[in-house]
Amino acid sequence: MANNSTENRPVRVRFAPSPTGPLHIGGVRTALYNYLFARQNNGTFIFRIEDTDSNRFVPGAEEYILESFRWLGIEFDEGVSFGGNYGPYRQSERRDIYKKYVDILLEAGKAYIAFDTPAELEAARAEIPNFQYDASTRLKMRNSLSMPAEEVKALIDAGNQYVVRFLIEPGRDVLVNDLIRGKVVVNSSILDDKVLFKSADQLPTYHLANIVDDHLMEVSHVIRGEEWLPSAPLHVLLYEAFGWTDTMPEFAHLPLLLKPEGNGKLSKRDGDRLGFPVFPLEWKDPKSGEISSGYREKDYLPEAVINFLALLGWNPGNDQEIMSLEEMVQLFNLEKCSKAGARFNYQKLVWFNHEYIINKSDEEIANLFAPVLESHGVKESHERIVKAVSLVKNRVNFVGELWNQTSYLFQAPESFDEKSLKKWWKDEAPRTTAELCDFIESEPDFTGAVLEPRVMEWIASKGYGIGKVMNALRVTLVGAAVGPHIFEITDFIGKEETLARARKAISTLS
RNA sequence: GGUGCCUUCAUCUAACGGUUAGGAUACAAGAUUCUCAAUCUUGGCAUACGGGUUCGAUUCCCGUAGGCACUACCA
Repeated sequence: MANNSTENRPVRVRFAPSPTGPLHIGGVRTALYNYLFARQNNGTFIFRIEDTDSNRFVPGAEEYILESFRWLGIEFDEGVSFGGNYGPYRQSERRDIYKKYVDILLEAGKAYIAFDTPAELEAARAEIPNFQYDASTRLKMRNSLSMPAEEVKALIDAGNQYVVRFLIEPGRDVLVNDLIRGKVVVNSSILDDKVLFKSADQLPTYHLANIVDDHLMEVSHVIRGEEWLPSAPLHVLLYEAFGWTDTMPEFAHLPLLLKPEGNGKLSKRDGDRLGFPVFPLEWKDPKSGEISSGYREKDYLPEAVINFLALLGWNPGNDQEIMSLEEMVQLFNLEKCSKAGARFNYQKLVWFNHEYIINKSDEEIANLFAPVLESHGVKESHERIVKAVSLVKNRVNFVGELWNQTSYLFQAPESFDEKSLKKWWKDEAPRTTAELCDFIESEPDFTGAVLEPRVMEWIASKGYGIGKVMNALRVTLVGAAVGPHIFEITDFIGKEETLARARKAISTLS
């Protein structure tokens, strides 16, 4: 590590969303990496709410975010709804704290008061080509640097709104030491005098609140999305201005999640356009009523989502892909994070889901499947469901698909697939199936293992084709030429049902 | 436009100066089977381009091109 003073500090990391809507899947990955890093280092994972923009507050968003992490199995140690000794953890409840630090900067001459209205700023931007509020322009604007102190005081006393801006000295190379990208140097001249505080709502902006909170909460590592890299030099300068350089956190800027196709980062709209969710849980916008789909409701397993996400921008350095959260905690390494953005290819997520279904026990899958069966009006014993799951589990990508694969095990087919009929229910099929039924009825032992060789013998003795006979029977039992081994099916539904279905089909289909 | 970051198969990625450039997904073919899947085997597919440095560059440096992000009294 480059910064000696932070080397032996307890690891404290945070995930700090603003409650402006549902939790984006990219945010989930950022949180996941923070979580893995915290656990690996016996650190603390903090949940902070950054609600300094009162205009963008969306009711229900905070609870949605919490619920998402509960579903995903990512646990926090400290923060909003978890408690801790560094609270409050909701920024809107920390007004007084920020005010105090803004005043410190003001008194030290490292920040100043500005009265320019949004409209005036807009005008300036329209007028001057590359307008930026900085050393080159600030003296031409209306602020405490360009105006006499009495006038400033008079304006404030008269109730004029103002903002506090950070005074950036130009011409300095600012170093950001990024754990993933290495040293990034930016000249302070290209930075603008960022607004730190708004008098209107007495709240800070992100930058000030973020630095003050990270410092006060003793955050050791800031692991966040790449979109923050351009403002990282500003943050470094803020730590300097406060004299907190010694305890400044380490930075790691993660690559972004990109659209599966085309250009740009993954956005809310892409999901439902391309047929996959971009949110962990379904979300209904309280204002518009618009519904965005979620992974939970779309039948994805949280473990699969986590596993897939973990590998988007990180890899353990070997060929292992299927990993539990515990294994990821062991293997995670910020230095093995990639720098380039990762396309969000949900095809692979489907594969992960398939793998997780296969790797889970039949019992576990049966428990997940039971409610689906119930919704179709099927009441079965746990043992029967487990057995049904074991027959078809490895052929589905989603638990919900089990219904299509097993419905015929629980109820006789109501219709018959045209293609299957055309291929297998022709010529001699009705007659040979009837003969087969008679033969099966006469057999003393219906158990698949016993019955199968007997049936094979019978088919051979008759000189029939195995494929023709077996598939004709399959169609009568299943309704289509699909499904597991036929004697597994007959075993499951029993002798009586087998014969009833076959004979009914013979009469209705001829 | 300005600034920063980035660039290996279609996609996620491995190879931290020396490999026939590896794995996975997807795709294709074959095997298996009473069917459909699953599974197994096989196959095609990449170092953006141009210069250096070096005995040797995917790897280091420079340039070009392209991509992405930021550029709010949003986070």
